[in-house]
Amino acid sequence: MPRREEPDIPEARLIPEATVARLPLYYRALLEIADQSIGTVSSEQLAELAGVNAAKVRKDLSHLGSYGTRGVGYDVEHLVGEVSRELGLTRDWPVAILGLGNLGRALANYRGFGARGFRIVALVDADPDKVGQAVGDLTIEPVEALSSIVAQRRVAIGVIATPAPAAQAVADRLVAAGVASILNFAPTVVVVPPEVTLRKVDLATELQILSFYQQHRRRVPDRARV
Amino acid sequence: MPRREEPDIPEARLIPEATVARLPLYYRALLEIADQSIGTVSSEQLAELAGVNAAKVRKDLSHLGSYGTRGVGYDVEHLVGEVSRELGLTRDWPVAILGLGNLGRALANYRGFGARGFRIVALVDADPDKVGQAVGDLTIEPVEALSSIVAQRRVAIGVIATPAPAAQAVADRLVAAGVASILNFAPTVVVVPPEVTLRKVDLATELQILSFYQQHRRRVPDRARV
DNA sequence: CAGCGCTTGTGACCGCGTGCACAAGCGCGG
DNA sequence: CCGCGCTTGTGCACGCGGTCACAAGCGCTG
Repeated sequence: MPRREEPDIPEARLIPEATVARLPLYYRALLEIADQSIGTVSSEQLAELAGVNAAKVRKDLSHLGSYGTRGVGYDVEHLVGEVSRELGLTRDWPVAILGLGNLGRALANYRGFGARGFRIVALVDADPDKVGQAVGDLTIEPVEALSSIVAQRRVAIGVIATPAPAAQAVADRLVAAGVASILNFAPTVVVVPPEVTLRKVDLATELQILSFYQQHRRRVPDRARV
Repeated sequence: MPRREEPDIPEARLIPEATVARLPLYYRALLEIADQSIGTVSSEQLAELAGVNAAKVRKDLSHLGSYGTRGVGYDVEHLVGEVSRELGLTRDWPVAILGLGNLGRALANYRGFGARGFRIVALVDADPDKVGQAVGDLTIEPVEALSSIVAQRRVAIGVIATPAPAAQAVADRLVAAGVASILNFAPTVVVVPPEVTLRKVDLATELQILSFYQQHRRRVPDRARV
């Protein structure tokens, strides 16, 4: 096990991981508010829309800087700008989808996917029968071409939608090609070097967690349902 | 993160939320080990396969009871039994999928979905044009029939795969029908009463988090977001 | 221009989760 | 039957994140 690297460059503003995970919620809430031509928003209102509490909103936003006005609230337009800048949504992120089974195809066709900043630029599969097929505007390409695809199209994010047994090999190829951000849908543990950011979305895991709580649900007799 | 219910009745064995979230990982690892006819497994080996550290494995498993043997390890077969019992995987959980766009159809066809214990028993959509269509072995039914479907087929888990604007209404219908476990794929905040367990899987959010770290070029601990 | 109401920003506290390190305990070999 | 090596189970300390509550500060009004 490699020893953890020391943070030699102390970051001026480092934003807590928990806060980063909530920024997208605020972003979405802010877009809705902006659509309604509302000038300012309070932490209370934003909390309501994002499904968190107001103190958290204030503390989270304070990490980005002091963009609020006491007694008034936050300027919606300005805050949208700050949050989207912080999240990197002012740039364009080329995305590659790896594995085009049911899930991969659904992702490729998912409109909300490429909504803001994310653009699918490549579809890759190891199956020779799938290579050459068209999915939406793109054509499925062979996994052997991954390296040059990543380099030429500046792929920043790889989305793994392969069967579990293929996931680690695909991740290794992505890392070797220089992709530093990976979203894994395959139901298996994928190991990447520490400089690569890996997030996972796991259906089976989510269902099993639900199953746990469902089973352990306390049997409160006839509690009124809301 | 779902808020914990007030402990008015002190639960004998209450398992930390973080542990519950890791049990599926152990379960999957244990199944792989069991396939290789290995009798016992150490916390170290299990940790390797589950992508966590050994101390955590031991502490997590200790919450289920003392099923290990010092100097030896854990009996694989026995542990599989205990974990699957704890996760409620010895039962059958009827699942309904709400909304059959790209994602809903992919979920309906996803093999790994119904792998263990989870059985899709209903597909529901609000669009009259989709009602009656066949997807796999099932036929899409109207959302108006949801209540009776849930009652008759004992639906325990609802999977929301509708567009964002429809999600809250569908969730309300599910709750009203008595479904206490909901998995939300729609990119929006859904509010449910506290006795209902809600988990969410959000593509856009995940991508935006990746985008943040990509832009800030800083290594982030490979933490499981489960 | 002073006072008042409203909302932000943050200091302080607290509880959960994590990791370390070690004692407890099991089995095996001599 | 005793000692040794291996692995579990856990006490402890620490840090992150969440919540509360309040001081600071802005704008409006009289």
